[in-house]
Amino acid sequence: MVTQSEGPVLFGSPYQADCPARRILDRIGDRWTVLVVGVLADGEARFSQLSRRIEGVSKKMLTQTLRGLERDGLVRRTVYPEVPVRVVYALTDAGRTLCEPLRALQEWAIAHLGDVAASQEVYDRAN
Amino acid sequence: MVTQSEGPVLFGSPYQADCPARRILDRIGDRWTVLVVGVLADGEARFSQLSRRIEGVSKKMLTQTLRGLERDGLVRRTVYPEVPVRVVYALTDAGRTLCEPLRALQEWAIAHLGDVAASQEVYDRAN
DNA sequence: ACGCTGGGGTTACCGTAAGAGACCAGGTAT
DNA sequence: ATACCTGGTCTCTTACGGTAACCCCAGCGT
Repeated sequence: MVTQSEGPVLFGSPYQADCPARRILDRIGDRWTVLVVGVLADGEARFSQLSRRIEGVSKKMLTQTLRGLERDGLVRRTVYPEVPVRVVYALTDAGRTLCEPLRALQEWAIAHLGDVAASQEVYDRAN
Repeated sequence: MVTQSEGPVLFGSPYQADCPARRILDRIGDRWTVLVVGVLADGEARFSQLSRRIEGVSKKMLTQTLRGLERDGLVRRTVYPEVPVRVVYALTDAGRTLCEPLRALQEWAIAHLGDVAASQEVYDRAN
């Protein structure tokens, strides 16, 4: 193990600052993106439904996150010009491919919740 | 009308604001954490090596990220009190379990780079 | 004895980005 | 007339990320 010279960049190369992969990681690593995609993985949803299901997200951040995902081609935004306007968000095919990795992350988080919390407590007591 | 009020929460429940899973997602979803774990997946590394391999990270953020990971029990910090002090960081067993999900994310990012960039261009032209 | 270098940080400051919350458009039910 | 609905936008404040300067400890050149 331990080949620790400035050696081979392991997977891809998001380690160069200018690498586009870096930007994508920034986007999908974003706090709300994970949750929005998680909800939409379950099926399309309206703005207000997303708002309710993702506790604590502000309208501003939700809008911003959705715009970003739309721009990236991961989410499709459909406006139904009805009585009170209805806007539906859904994952695109590309967006659906993102579900698996994100779900893996979420499952990891849930599985390791206890360990992490325990470790934090120990760490904090030791200051 | 779709009564999808507080319906079934799909996987786990990071959708409640107070859920600890949310905090973990925040941590691992952080920009630098992904990259640090990526580097350490390759084997242990010293502070300065991390600094060099992760282009653009400031000392402050690197320290902060490493402290967080250590607190979470994902990274082990070893100090060798030598002439110029040497500090080595390595993933713990728990940390190693995080590699897989993160690598999946990185691979997704690399695989979809082109599509995303193309979509952004289209989106931006349409304003 | 004095300053310089190098590793691994910490601290002070500052600008941007996130969050809270008021306000808006446009139509309809009261 | 006006209150209400959805899906936002605008404004203000606060928190967080980034920059750069400084710290400690030892050795080394001068």
